[in-house]
Amino acid sequence: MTDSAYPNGRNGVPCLACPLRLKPAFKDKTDEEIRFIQAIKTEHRHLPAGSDIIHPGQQDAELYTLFSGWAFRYQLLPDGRRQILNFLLPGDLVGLQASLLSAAQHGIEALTEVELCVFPRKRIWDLFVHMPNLAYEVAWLGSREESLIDQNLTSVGQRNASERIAALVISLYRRAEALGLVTDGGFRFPLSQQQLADALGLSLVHTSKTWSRLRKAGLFAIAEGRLTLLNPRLTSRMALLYEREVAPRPLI
Amino acid sequence: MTDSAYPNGRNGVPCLACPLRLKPAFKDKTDEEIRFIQAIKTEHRHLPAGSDIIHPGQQDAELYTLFSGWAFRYQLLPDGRRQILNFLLPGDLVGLQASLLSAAQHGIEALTEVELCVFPRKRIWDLFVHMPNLAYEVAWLGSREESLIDQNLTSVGQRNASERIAALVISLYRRAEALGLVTDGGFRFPLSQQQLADALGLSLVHTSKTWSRLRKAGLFAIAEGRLTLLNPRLTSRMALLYEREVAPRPLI
DNA sequence: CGTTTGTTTGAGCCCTATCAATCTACGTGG
DNA sequence: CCACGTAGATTGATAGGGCTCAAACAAACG
Repeated sequence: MTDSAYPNGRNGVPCLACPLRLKPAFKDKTDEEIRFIQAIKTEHRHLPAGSDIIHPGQQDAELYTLFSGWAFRYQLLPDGRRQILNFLLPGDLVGLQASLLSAAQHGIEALTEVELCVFPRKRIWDLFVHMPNLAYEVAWLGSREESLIDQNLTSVGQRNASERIAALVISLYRRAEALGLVTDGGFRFPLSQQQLADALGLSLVHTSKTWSRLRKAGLFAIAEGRLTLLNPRLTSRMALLYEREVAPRPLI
Repeated sequence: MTDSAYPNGRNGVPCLACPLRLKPAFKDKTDEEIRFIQAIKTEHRHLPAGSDIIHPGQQDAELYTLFSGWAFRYQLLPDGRRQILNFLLPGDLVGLQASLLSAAQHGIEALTEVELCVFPRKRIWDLFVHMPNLAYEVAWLGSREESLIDQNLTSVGQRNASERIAALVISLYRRAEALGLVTDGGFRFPLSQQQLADALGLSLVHTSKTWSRLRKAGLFAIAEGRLTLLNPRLTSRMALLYEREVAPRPLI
């Protein structure tokens, strides 16, 4: 909980120098806000791929910011079926719902190696008391996550297999793009087909077949763990997307 | 925006005497909090069933509290398919996501005749500045809604038709129960089968067949627009629910 | 009463699930 | 260096849950 500025170390990058905030997707912060964030940040945590960040039913989970890497939220049924609810990319809040509701209705797992900025649950309250603008952004981020889940629910409920895959690819592409993670029309794509299937609400086999059909149709390509969007127009059309402008995104 | 206490009239019930707050599901408020809410409430609005409360793409929507009646949030695909994202019951916030994100990614429609308490969008900010406890509850309610959508997404992605219906019935039953709307094991159930189908991600025909099969199996009964849960145990088992305690619910 | 809106039921087909086997990549140990 | 084991991806065959088409039925309404 030290406030000192340090190049790195236990607490990683100082918030004042946080590279995430420089990305186009992120809203400017005042020095006061950044210092407050720095003050309540207790740790900069590294976890390997596959780690449980929050396990289902966990009480009083901490709040995190995803500094680097990918994660996903999921829910399990008693018989083992799993639904992946949404994917978390750098800059996303991790565990807000679990923090506010005090008992997590879901789990969160690291999809790749991740770095997390750790904020104790109790401090969220301080933030609401002392930093209303930051509190407002927390609420904003919560609503934005809900909006993403809305879209996934619409996908799973109304779109067929091809349309679901196209919609997911477009959605992830746009998010990666907003974070400056897209180079040469492609970005790191660390999902296994089982994870894809669980996110799409499809079986593994059908996911594999549809996935490869869309690749052969030239919509996108996979190589070396990267996805390259070869035909954005066609992919977007197949996804049956409404082209609605998304609000500009402030982020902690 | 008057602060006066009145028995009813243009602004309906004064917040100090709001009957909703007396229900077991609602958290106590201080007089100061209630007066603040009263002060920013601009209208008590009545709308008939089927009204658009927020239309898809709407800018700068107002924020509402659902005082009475049911509503639902939905998303449309360009070809007309509709996904109902969640149902809104008395006491729920209406349009938080639309207010925070400034452009609604969804629509909200009155399912029955409704009464809404109207709060102007700009005042939400005042609430964050002056009433951190209320702001925290707004965020809490946002997370609670997200949790409901998570469960719907899991349902639509992983459960078959019977399981989905059972899960929806149980979920609505519990929410109605927490609001004291259940009498004689039943509650008002104003959904058409088309709305059910759009919420479940099933076709109208298949919804009708499965719905009547579960009724004939004795899980629940429909009469005079009311649903009576005849066999909660069996319904709950069919829904493949995890029995996890839900957090106590504060509400504005 | 005719009309409209919503519900029910039957028939046939297709999309997706399931089962099963093969293939590939990759890491480990002999 | 190569045999082997494991995890993930791919492909074929078959079955079933859910969709679509279509028509009958019921209830609400002017």
